[in-house]
Amino acid sequence: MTSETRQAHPTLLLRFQAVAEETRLSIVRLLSDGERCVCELQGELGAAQSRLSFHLRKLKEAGVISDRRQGRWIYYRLVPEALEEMRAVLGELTPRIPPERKKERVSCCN
Amino acid sequence: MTSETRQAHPTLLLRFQAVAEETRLSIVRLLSDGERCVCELQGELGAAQSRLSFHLRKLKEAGVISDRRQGRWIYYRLVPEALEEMRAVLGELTPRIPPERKKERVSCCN
DNA sequence: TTGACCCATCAACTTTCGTTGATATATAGT
DNA sequence: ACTATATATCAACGAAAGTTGATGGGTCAA
Repeated sequence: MTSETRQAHPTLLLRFQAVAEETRLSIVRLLSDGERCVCELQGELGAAQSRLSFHLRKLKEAGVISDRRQGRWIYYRLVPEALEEMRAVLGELTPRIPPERKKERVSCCN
Repeated sequence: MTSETRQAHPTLLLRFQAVAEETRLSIVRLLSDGERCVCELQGELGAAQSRLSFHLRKLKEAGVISDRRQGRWIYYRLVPEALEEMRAVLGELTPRIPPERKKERVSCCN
């Protein structure tokens, strides 16, 4: 059996959680047009370094961004596959036409 | 100017927040193959009625689901447009090719 | 109209999450 | 070796989010 209860692999939830926060969504937006180091983000977002570090970690743990070191800077960039995966899931979730329901019912469940 | 700082309209964040929770993601999954009343979800998720009501509210406030009453039951269903919107945004966010960066730098920001 | 059923709301509590300031680590230049 | 810069980590706090149990409001059938 390939799928039974359709349980989400746990990282998917992590990804949505990662993006579902204002600062982090802003970070993702900025990174969408190219990588940034932390201090650049600091300037562009007007956020404390410690705060950014916290959010970057969340995004990284969720696999939404990755980092590379270059000298004393660490550049963060988006991971396209992660975003694509989220899109794909949202696509599968989109209801397949039949949202209406039959009428006759006396009792519901228990 | 059509876009300057590219500020997300506030409901987008709400939508991501709505989906970024385990119970609610499960609800969305279930609703993806047809509407459900609360007591059905109760059975399928093994969650307390009060709890479901809470999460359904969040999803509804975010525009991810809608409800209709039929007798004593209230049926919840997905709102395809909302999911599509999230997909669209994720699509726009996907990096447009140039993730690499020049090297020469002495100081970063301040 | 009474009672059973389905659901929303509320208050109290617990847990999780984000922020802040301080400290630690790593790299580069002098 | 020392210093400055860039970033991560930690502890303490406050705020927000989720849970639970109780109550109340509709709806239907008898």
